[in-house]
Amino acid sequence: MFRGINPLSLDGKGRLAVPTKYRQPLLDTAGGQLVLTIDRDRCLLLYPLPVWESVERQLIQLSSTNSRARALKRLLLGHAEECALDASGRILLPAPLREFANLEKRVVLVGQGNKFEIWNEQAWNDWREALLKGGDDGESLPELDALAF
Amino acid sequence: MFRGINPLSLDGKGRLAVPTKYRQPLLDTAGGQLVLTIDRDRCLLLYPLPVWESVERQLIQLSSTNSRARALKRLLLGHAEECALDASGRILLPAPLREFANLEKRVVLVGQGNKFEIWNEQAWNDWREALLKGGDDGESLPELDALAF
DNA sequence: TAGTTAGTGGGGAAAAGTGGGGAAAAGTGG
DNA sequence: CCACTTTTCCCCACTTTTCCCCACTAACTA
Repeated sequence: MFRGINPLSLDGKGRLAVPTKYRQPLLDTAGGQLVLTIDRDRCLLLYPLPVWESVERQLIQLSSTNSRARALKRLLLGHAEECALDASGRILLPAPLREFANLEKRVVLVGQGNKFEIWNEQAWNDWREALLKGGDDGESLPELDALAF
Repeated sequence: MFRGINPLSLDGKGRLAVPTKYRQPLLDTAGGQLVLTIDRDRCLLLYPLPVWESVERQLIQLSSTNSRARALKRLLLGHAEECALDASGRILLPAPLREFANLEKRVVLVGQGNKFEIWNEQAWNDWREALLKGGDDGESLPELDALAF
C-alpha cells in the first residue's frame, strides 16, 4: 500500500527517480511496468500496470452516451502512457504530461494507496493550504461524516 | 491506551525520543512500527502500524469521484509515513511533516487513546487558550450534546 | 551521596537523491 | 533510402540525508 509524501527533483531530462522504498514493491507486483495518466486536479496519476488494467476495465464499461462518463474516459484513457522503471529506478515523464501538470523541477510524489499522484510542489502546497483554510466545501458524503480516525 | 501530555525536544536532526513509558507498549503491539501523518489542525498524528492500517482500510473505500473524499484521502494517506523506533527509542520526523506542523525544537506529545498527537509547544498552548476563551464555535453533533463525563 | 535511568546531542558510515556525459534508438526531412 | 536531429537510457560521480552508535547531563531512587 503506497503512502506518504516525497519531495523530489526532476532532472534536466524530465526524469523522476522513484524513492527506493517503493522500487522493490513495484518490481514485485508489476515488474516495474507503470502507467501514467492525468487527473482533474492537474496532477499526474501513476499506477502499477496490473492496477491500471483493472481501472481501465471499469472505465471501458462506462456508458458512452452519458457525457460525464465520456469525459472521464477521454481524460483517463486518452492520456494513459505506459512506462517502466529504468536501470537506476527512474521513469521518464513524457513531455505532454509534464506540461499538463506544470512539472518542471520541484515535484512531490504522493502515495495514495494503490497509486501515486505527482504534483508540482507549489501547486500541491497551494492546494493543501486552500483546503485547510477553506474548510468544507465539497459535495456531501454520509460515510465521511461518520468517520473516526 | 495512550494518555497524557509530554513536553519534549527535537534534536538537531529532527528526531523525537518517545517517552520510555510508551516504548514497551509500542514494541508489544506494533513491533515498534509506527505511522506518522498530518491533521487538519496543523499537528501530526502518530499511530501504531496496526491501528493505522485499520484507518487506512476505511479511507481506501471512500469514493474517488467525490471531492471531499478525495481531499481527505490526499491529506491523510498522502502524508502518512511509516517509521520505526530506532535503537535508542527515537523516531525521525520527516522534514515535510516537520515543516507542516512547525516543529523545530520544543514540542508536546499528546496521548489520544489509540494514537498520539505531536504539536509545536507554542501552538498547543495557544490552541488551548483560544478554546477556553472562545467557547463553542464548532459544528454541532448530537452525540456530543448527550455526553456525560 | 552514589548509582541508575531518562532525555539530549552529535560523529561518522552507509544509503539515497541529484546531475550530467555519451552511446543507442527513434523520429524527421530531403 | 540515407543523413541528420532529437529523444531515450545506461552509467558514473557528487551531494545530502538517514541511521547506528556512543557520550553527556539531569533527575530520580536507594
